[in-house]
Order: sequence, then C-alpha cells, then structure tokens
Amino acid sequence: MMKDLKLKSTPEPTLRRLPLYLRYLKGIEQEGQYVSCTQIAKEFGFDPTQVRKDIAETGITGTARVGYPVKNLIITIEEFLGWNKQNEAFLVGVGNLGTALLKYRPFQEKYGLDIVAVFDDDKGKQGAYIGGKKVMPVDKLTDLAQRMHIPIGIVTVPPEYAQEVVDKMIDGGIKAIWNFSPVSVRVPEGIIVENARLSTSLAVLTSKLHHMLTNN
Amino acid sequence: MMKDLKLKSTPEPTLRRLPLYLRYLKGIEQEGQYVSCTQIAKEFGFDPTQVRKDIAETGITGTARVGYPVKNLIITIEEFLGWNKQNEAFLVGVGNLGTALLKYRPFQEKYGLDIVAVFDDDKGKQGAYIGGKKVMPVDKLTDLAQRMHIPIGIVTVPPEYAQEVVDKMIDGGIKAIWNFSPVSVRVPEGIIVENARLSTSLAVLTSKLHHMLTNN
DNA sequence: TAGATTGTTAATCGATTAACAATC
DNA sequence: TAGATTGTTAATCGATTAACAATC
Repeated sequence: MMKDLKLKSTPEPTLRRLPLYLRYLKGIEQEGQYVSCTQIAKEFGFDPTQVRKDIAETGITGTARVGYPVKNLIITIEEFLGWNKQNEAFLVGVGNLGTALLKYRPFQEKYGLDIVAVFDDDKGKQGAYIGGKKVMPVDKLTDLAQRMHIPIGIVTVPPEYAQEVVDKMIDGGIKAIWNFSPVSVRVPEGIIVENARLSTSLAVLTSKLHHMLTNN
Repeated sequence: MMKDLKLKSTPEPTLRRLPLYLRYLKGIEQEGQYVSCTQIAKEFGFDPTQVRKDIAETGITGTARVGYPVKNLIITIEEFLGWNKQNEAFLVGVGNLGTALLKYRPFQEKYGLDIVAVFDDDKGKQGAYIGGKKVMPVDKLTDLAQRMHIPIGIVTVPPEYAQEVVDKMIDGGIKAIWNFSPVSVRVPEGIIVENARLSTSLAVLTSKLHHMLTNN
C-alpha cells in the first residue's frame, strides 16, 4: 500500500493569524508564564478551538488546565514563521512604496527580512543611497542574486515592468516573490508568490462601504 | 412565514478577484467587443465557473455563446467596487508608508480614493505640505471628519497609536477604516475594517519559504 | 477533588468545482 | 445546425465551529 506523500500544508488563514497571536504574546510576556487559547481568542474575538488548531500547527503542545508557556510559544511561532533568522532579499523599484518598505525598520528587526540590495532603472537614482542601500541597475540583479543565493525578491515597480523583473529574479534563483504591483505575475511551479496588492485590499474596503451606503 | 432578511453579501474572495479581472479587461478593451469567462479564467489560471460566479455578483448578465460586452463589464465592475465615484478619506500618520500612499497617484485616478486631509502628531511635520496636503494635528480629526462627512480613514501610525486614532475616526463618523498598522483594532458593530498588514503578508511568504527550504 | 483547558473527532458552514440544461 | 458559453443546481473540498474524552 502506497503511503500518501502529499503533506497537507498549513492553511493560509492560520498563517495570517499567527502574527497576531505573536504580537499579543509579546505584549503579555512579562505578565504571566502561561497563556490559554481562550485568553488569546477573547483578545481577537476568535473561536478558542480555532486558536488551538492554529497553535497546534506550529508543533507545540500545551498542558491541560494550564495552557502554553508564553515565552516558549513566542519562540515556537517565530521559528515556524521563519522570523527567527535573517532572510535576505532584493528589492526592485525604489519609488514611494519601495522606499517606504526599505526604511521600515521592523522588517529587519522583527521579521528577519534583510534587504541587502536595491535596484531601479531610473538613471537618476542609480548610484544614490536610499535607506542606506546603493541603487543599482536592474540588469545586475540576476547575476548578483545567483552569486549571493538570495531567496526573496520584493517587487515595487510599476505594473508594466513587474513580469520582467520577476523573470530576472527567477533566473537569479530567487524562490519567493513579494509582489506589490497590482498585476498577477506568472512563475514556474515551486516558486512562492505572495501578493500584497493595495488595490485588492482597497477593493474590499470600498465595495463594502459602497454597499453599506446604498443599503444593499 | 417570515421572509429571511439576511442578505448574503459578496464573498471576500470574489471582491479580491474582481480588481484583477478589471485590470485585465482594461488591457483588452480595444481588442474585442466581448469577453468570455473561459478567456478571463485562462489568463489567471482560475476555474471558469468561479469567474462566472464572481461576475454574476456584480449583477451583469451575459449572452450564451458570446460572453459579456467588455466595456459594459468594466463599468459594471467599477461601479460594483465603488471605484466610479470619489470616496473621501483622511490619512493619519505621515511616516514613510503614509507618505507613499499619499503620493500614489492611481488611488485617486483609478480607485476613486480621494485623500482630502492628513494628520500627524509630529510637531515637526505639522503645517508642512506632504503630497500637496497640509499636515494637521490629530486632535482636529474628529471635528473635521464630522463636518466634512468623511467616510474613510487610513491608519498609518505606529501600532501604539492605532486604537486611539481609530476611536477618533469613529467619533468623527468615519464608516470604514483602512488599517495598515500591525495591530488589531476594536470597532463598534457596523464599522468596516480592512487590514492591510504587511507583516501578515510577510508571514505567509517567509513561512512558506522556510518550510520549502527545510523540506516540510 | 472539581473544573478549566488541551487535543481530537465530528458536524457545520461556505467557497470552489463539476455537471448540465438552456441558449444564441 | 453545431457547439461554445451562460446560468444554475449539485457535489466536493477545506476551514470553522461544536462536542467531548483525557488530563492536570
């Protein structure tokens, strides 16, 4: 009999909730040694069972009647998210958004995202330092990514350049793309794409608002 | 017998896909008069039935064997998302991210988001113009929001100020909060909150990457 | 001990996908 | 007409929520 090799991966909703728990746990780290799912659930208005299943995904086990040790839970979640070690990234497109990401300190300090080089095809920006990083031409990206074994690429270019930038990243061996451009990008099997599209988020907001205001 | 008054609202996944379709449709607007769900689905690798149901949510009806008229579909989706008219917004927290949002032209041009005033409690910024908007102290927010009937509040302040800013927005009659801070905010029944937390998005990326690299 | 909490299995719910008649 | 596509109902799938025995 064949063992089923397909390992079910963590549901994305769980991945999205874990950072919330983590932040809450860090806030109560001093207060008590243990925390229960009930307590966490109450904080966010979630179902306690859901919190328990989310936490179970990280592999930690709790103690009945007691809960989970806070410090240990923090470490376990950080490790599960890959935030306990530095992940090197290239960022392409040093416009307003790219610059904002570059200057946002918590990425490096809390989430282990280390933006090691930035690229832009605007000749006026090349050679300048933005957020402490020298801006380089995009055609250096592939070669540098290969030599430095960079795992993450951040895409903050205008939509018309997104696909070609992604292609260069993949040629350079980049495994995960954080896409801030409003377009969908095509990638080969096995490449991770996480879209952080502001337009999508805004669509949810404005459509809900629109339907609330028009009463349907 | 009681008529069920609960009207099922559009699924959020649908709201998140519609902007993708819209962008694609605008790209092919010149090419043909009609578009089919099959065609849209192929573009994004989605199931055609899913696209059909998404489109049906907007209320438009197509023609069998033909599809939907492109121009009309564009208008219908824009209207459904509330992007065809201007939505006025206040933005609080003119740091890197707030400034980037403020300067991002397509918000106003494509999505109808009109940031009419900005606030920050940094005395060094007050009175200055950023992205063409004068920076005002946060304690003016509530009164101004009331008098101007502002529906949307954008929160780009550090996490420790998020809740109090949101409270002020709600006091000012703001109905929808676009929250960029990494914390969860509490709001009364009937207030719309859309979280655009970069840390959450990053969590999905890094955890998937982490699990790919460690082979489990 | 008593009872709150864990871990887990079962039921429910909602979204996705499949099936198919109607249609142009 | 033939067949691609719509609209809709049914089946499937996966996530959430409920139920409950085990436990400390």
